[in-house]
Amino acid sequence: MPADSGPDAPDTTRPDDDLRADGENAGQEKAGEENAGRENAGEENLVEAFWAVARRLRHGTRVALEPWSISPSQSRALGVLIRHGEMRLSSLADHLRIAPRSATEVVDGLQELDLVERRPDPADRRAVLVVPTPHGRSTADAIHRARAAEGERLFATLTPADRADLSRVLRKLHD
Amino acid sequence: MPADSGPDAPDTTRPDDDLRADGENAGQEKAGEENAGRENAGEENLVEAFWAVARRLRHGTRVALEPWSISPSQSRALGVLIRHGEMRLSSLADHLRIAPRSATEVVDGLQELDLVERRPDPADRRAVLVVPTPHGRSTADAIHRARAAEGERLFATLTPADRADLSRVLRKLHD
DNA sequence: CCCTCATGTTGAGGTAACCTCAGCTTTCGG
DNA sequence: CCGAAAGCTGAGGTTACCTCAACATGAGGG
Repeated sequence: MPADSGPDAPDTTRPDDDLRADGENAGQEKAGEENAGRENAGEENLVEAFWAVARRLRHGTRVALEPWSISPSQSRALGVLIRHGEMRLSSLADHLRIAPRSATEVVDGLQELDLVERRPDPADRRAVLVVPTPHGRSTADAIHRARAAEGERLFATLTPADRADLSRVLRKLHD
Repeated sequence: MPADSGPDAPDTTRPDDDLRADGENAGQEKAGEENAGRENAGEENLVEAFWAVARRLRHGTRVALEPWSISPSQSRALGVLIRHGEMRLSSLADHLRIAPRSATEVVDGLQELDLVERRPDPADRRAVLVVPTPHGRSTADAIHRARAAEGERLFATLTPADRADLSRVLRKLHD
């Protein structure tokens, strides 16, 4: 199962993506199926155009991240840990929205890959802090770069004016 | 497990979504974590802004689709079947990129929900054609409308000029 | 006509990524 | 001092796939 980590990592579960229906996934079904038999219709078309671009970007990113062989949940966890520097296991579970029991095993896996280590929490000796290792950081960084490069490949096809427009509009939508 | 079907259905696997790392998923981790500790950096930021919008849209859509209780794989299958009208089981498996064995059971589930039916294939009596039922079609249509409405809610915050810009740029990216 | 392959089903067993529950030891804090 | 927290272990569960094998029926080509 190809892996990913760090912020904005794509879903790497299924070939051209994950568990969902058309559109928002990364081209789950065969290419060219989107909007088959459906006419453009104002707002709806804007939504579908957006997801079509999302699929392209996700697919490219997924391919680009295949060399890193950590599981999706491990890479999500690593991404959270990279951003926070260190984190208690219970907090990690909260951030990942999984049960603490599950987080124990995700961290076990990351530890086996030498991507994180468990350290005692000086503030509470019952607790452990999960900390990315240097290897974990460099792995996450490499993955992040690969994804950024992939995005650049797509957006580089735009003129500077178009990029500025897109950036402006995306910021409005995001805020 | 909330469900979805039809084109552009979002991933509905996990709360704020599916199996992957940050960014391209629908806000897996807690809100506000994106770009934590990361400065804006040209192209990279465009990619991240794009995924941030994608997460918002996905989250909203996922919530909107919760009333339909079919599984993600069922809704993906239904989406493919709606677009194609009818399809052999082996073709459906190809489109969904799952094994025929697995497609058998996805269709079993759809059949139990009265969303599709199996018909003999007149061209090959070994084969069966999977066909959406009227209920399946109306369900898929309702799901599609709900998602379109959700997209409209997000994009309606833009001025007409911004929408035109976004639409133009997205079309360039998509082609 | 015969043989090879295709079709979809059933059954069995497997993996991954989660889940809940219970029990345990150690630690914390009121 | 005591109830709760922290994380671990173990057990058992679900979902969404997977492979493999076997089977009956049907198709098609030599």
